[in-house]
Amino acid sequence: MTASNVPDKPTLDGVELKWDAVWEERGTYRFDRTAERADVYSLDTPPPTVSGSLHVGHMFSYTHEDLIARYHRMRGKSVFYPMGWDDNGLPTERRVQNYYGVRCDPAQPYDPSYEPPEKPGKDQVQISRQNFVELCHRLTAEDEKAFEDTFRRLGLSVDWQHTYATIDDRSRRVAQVAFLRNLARGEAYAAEAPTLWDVDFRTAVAQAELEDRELPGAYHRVMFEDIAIETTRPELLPACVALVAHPDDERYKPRFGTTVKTPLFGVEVPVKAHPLADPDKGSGIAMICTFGDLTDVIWWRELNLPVRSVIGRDGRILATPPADVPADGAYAELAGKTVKQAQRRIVELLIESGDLVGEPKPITHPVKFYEKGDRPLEVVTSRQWYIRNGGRDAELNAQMLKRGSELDWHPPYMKARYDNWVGGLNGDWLISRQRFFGVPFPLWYPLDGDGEPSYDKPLIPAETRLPIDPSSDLPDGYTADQRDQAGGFTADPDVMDTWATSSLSPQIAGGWLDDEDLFGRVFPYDVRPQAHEIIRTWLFATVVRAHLEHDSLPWTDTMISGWVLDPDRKKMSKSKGNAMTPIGLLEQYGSDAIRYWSASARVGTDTAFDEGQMKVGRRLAVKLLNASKFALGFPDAGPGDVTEPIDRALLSRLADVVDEATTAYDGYDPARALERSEAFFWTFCDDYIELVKNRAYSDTAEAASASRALRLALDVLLRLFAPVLPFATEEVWSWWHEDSVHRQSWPSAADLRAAGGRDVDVAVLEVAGEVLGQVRKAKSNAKSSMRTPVDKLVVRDTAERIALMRLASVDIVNAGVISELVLEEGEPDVVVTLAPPE
RNA sequence: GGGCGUAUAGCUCAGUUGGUUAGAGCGCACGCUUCACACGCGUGAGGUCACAGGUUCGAGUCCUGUUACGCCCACCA
Repeated sequence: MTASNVPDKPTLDGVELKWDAVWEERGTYRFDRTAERADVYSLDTPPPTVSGSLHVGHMFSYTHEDLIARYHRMRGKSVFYPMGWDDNGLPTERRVQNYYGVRCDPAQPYDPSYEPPEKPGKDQVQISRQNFVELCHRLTAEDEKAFEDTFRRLGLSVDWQHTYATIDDRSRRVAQVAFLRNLARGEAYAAEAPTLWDVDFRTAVAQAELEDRELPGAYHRVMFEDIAIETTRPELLPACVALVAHPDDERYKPRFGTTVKTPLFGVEVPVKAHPLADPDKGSGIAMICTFGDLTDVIWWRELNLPVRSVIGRDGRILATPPADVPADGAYAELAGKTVKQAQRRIVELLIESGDLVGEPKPITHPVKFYEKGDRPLEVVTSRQWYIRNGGRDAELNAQMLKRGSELDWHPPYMKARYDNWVGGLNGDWLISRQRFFGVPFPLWYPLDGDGEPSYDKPLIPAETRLPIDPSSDLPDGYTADQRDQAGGFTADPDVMDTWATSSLSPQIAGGWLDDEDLFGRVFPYDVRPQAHEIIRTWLFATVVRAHLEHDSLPWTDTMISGWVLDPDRKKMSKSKGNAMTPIGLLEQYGSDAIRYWSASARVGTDTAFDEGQMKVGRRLAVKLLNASKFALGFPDAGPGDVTEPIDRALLSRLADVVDEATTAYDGYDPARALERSEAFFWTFCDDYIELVKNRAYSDTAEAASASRALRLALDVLLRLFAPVLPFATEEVWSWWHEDSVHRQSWPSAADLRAAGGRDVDVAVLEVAGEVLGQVRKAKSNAKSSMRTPVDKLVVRDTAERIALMRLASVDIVNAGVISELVLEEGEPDVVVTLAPPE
């Protein structure tokens, strides 16, 4: 063990690229798949959405999971740490549209030689579905390369041999097999039902992807004969199917069971009672339309009302009115208009007819949006696929809540979000999307003699054929020329939503179906790390799929990261200039510094973006290099005992730190482990090293004790910091070892105690540090250099403390440059007599 | 409307089952070219622990209520 490789000027410059390459070459983070399940620690890594660039929040949360992975690796586990890319779905489609200036038109023929324009033109080029999908693959491949580079630079100890993408063959196969098994067991079903619909993306949207936005609107008071209703959506008047008031509302009680005629259209609609109607809202009686919002759906279902659809999937009023609405007159004025235009026009018509009372009253109200959408959602009736998730089934709902209770949540209070969500579900999980870049439903339907599909007799491929694309692959027993022909077959046109695939991330990454040996060694996983806003989506969906397929939780623990907030406490937005890009920060401060900032934040807690903390992390990493260089610069005493009380006190205290750090990591609290280690490290540098350095240089038996303690402490400190500062610790480790610090065992408190850190009053270190502080204070007050000699130092204190000081008197004299030291029992007092200036 | 979380120094945050005088870093002030580090070192100033009650010998810590902020959810006519 020599220190011959210690550089004269240690530096962090270039450590990221240097060590990433070495780790890759050595296979430092490779998963040992011969390890038994009990010796494996597996992480269900979140696959980041590949739709542009990583942001600071990614650096933050991925560092948290890496800390846990690195800790368990040092605890002797074979760590399964895969990486996935979530690249299917709408975000990718939108990015491809904007990046290349194209738009998917399934009616276009495939052009094998198609090349997108250099720069996106003013008008989007219509291209075939296959061309579009190829561009999606091309762009995501580039993005994924950039993501991997950034994550490597950040120092994630991912096994890069275990990667997946949610659109790749394996993911499509897993998603399709899992779906067909859900279908076979009755857990998946298709239904024609009112569904929230985004008119721009022209796809159905799931409950989990909704968000409310405050929008200006207006109450319009409209007369139905003598009954006044208030509505924010007068354009839905032709879709009205009933009026509803509360059963106890005396104003409307006499009218229940009667009918009234709608203004402008003259359609006779019933007046009904339902407890959901709020007597205090508007005029207390509501107009039910099919469909204005989800409340309308409830009323429509529970009161068995007919359907009168007027809004098409493009968000415009249908050309043809519902059967009993006259096509001429008012309806003709609305047909083809957007919702907004139709509202303007119908208000004019209502004013002309005298059915609008007074002026519309402006309000702002919450309106449901698709979280990635730009226009309010409409409700349209369509055929969609669902997976049962407990939204319509009390027993399954209870089972899902039980699963949530079986899971160990870090921090525990995050479980409330799960319970809240599961308890509030109001329907099954809608997984179909009317889009292109996703996992297709692996089904066809026979067409009858009239060319109508028989949805109740789907043509299902064998699992061994999967993955397939029903729009190009053929069902068994059919030929290509029978596609979309009467008597032939047709493909299910939809794709699965992204969550329907990413909810299978444990199965995809773990080799389910294709590598059951691997799967058995990693599943159920140890931990799901993720952010709190996707508990309702990704976490819950994953629990559902594992419950249905494996009758098991997908993992035993989940670690929930907080958000990165702007200094003004708002969630950090993605684009904040170059300084805030991940690569910019990694280059400016170094990866260890960014990791330090992330690691300082407690799990689950939102954290302010703070470059100050990054500077502190940088400083810590640099200090670690310099202190290590110094500690390794003393003569190596070789094996032997640590004998001096102050040296043994240091080891004893360090043993306590190791215990605390271990407990903290076991409880998913790396921030605490870091805080304790760091506090010890600064005392180690500022007090201990200062106290013992002269002795360590000397040619005595006491020198050997100091030298051994220094090296032992350094060895342990490097291991303690290895998860947080993988680059700086590896750099130092390499000065005196051939192998990697990241394959070392986690430090052992017992070893430190065995080496001398026991049966000693640790206060000796503290007391010596306090005396040294008094000397420094005197020199500082005299505005003198710390090297100024002290002619005489008199310390009076309790007998106990004086005895401890005596144990460290040689070091105190050396560190303080003291000529005469007097230690005596008495009233606590310190008198420092500095040598006169020369 | 329901739920969860947060509130401690100018800033970012610790404060483990209630226990002397509430801690750290940054920033600030004043010093120090000290032979590992100026990406450094030393010293110091700075707090009515959001507010109001309560339990207790004793409350930053436990209980009740209030306020502010953030997030999640809700049947939003």
